[in-house]
Amino acid sequence: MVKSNMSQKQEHLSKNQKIVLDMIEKSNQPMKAYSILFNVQKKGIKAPLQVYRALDKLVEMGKIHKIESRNAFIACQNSSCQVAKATAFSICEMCEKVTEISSSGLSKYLASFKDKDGMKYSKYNLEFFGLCKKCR
Amino acid sequence: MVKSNMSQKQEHLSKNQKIVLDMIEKSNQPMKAYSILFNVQKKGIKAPLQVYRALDKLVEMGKIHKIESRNAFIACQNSSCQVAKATAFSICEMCEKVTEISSSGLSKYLASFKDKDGMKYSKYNLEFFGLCKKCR
DNA sequence: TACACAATGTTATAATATAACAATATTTAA
DNA sequence: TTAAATATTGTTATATTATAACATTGTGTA
Ligand SMILES: [Zn+2]
Ligand SMILES: [Zn+2]
Ligand SMILES: [Zn+2]
Ligand SMILES: [Zn+2]
Repeated sequence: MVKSNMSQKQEHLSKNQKIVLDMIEKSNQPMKAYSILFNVQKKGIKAPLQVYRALDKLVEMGKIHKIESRNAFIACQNSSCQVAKATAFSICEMCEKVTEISSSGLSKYLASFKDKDGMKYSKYNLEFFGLCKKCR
Repeated sequence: MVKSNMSQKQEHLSKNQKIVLDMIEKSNQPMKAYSILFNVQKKGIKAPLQVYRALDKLVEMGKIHKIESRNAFIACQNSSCQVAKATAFSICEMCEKVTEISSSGLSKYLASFKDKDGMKYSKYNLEFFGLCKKCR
C-alpha cells in the first residue's frame, strides 16, 4: 500500500473517514449527517451508519466538531485542536454561518473558571449567537 | 376564573405549558421530550406536538433551557433568567447531573468577549463537561 | 358581537441517530 | 508466520427526536 502521497493530516484515517472528512472540509460550513450521506453516495457510502461512524471517530480525533444547537458537523478551523474537548463557535442566526473561535484569552478564562464548588472544567462547548459581518 | 392562587411565576402559562413545566420542575434534572410526554399522559396530553409546543414557549420565556448536547430540557435554576439567551451549565459525564451556572463573573466575561472581528454576543450557550461532586 | 390571536387536538411524516449481526481488514504479539 | 485481538465495513431494521398540515377551540379586546 502506498502511503507516501497521503497528507499527514489524514494519515490515520480509514477510507470512509477520509471520504466524510473531505466532504465536510470542502463545504466550509456545517453539514448535517444526511446531507453528507447524500453527497458521498457516489463514493460508495450507502447507509447512515457509515456516515455516523465516521463522524464519531472524526469528532474523537478533533478533526471535526459537532455544532450541537444545529445537529451539524464542521471541520476544525483551528489547527491546534488536537482533541475535541474545548470548543467555541459563533453562529449567525440569519445565514447560519459558523466560525470556530480561537482565542487564547477565552480558552484560558474558561479552563480556569471555577464553579461554586471550586470545580474546574477542561472540557466545554460554547456557542455564541448573533449576526455575522455580512448580515449585520 | 380564579387567578389569585396562581404563583406569579406561572401567571401567563397555558394549561399545557403548566403541565409540562410542572413535570420538568419536579424532576430537578433534564427531561427528554418523549419522557415528558409519557409522564404527562395521565394529565391528558397525548401527542408529541403538544409537548414540543409547550417546550418551545417555555424556552422562549426562559422558564426552561434546552441542554443541547443531551436533547433534554431543564427548569431554569436561576431566578434571574428572564430570557433564554445567555446560559451556562455543568454536565456530569458519569451520572448526567446538570447544574445551571450562575456566575456574574462568567456572564460578564462572555457578554464582553469580542471575537477577532470585534463582534460581541449577548446570546450564548455554554456547556461544561466533567464529573460532579458525587462522581469524582 | 366581531375580530385577531393564542393555544389546542389530531394524524401523519420528516429528520436525526443507534441496535444488532455478519463480514473483512489491520495490527499485535506469541 | 500464524493466530488472536482490534478496528473497520456493510447491511437491514428500528429507535429517537422533531415538525408539517389542518381543523377546532379558547381568550382578549375593540
Ligand atoms: Zn477545532
Ligand atoms: Zn450571517
Ligand atoms: Zn436559567
Ligand atoms: Zn455525577
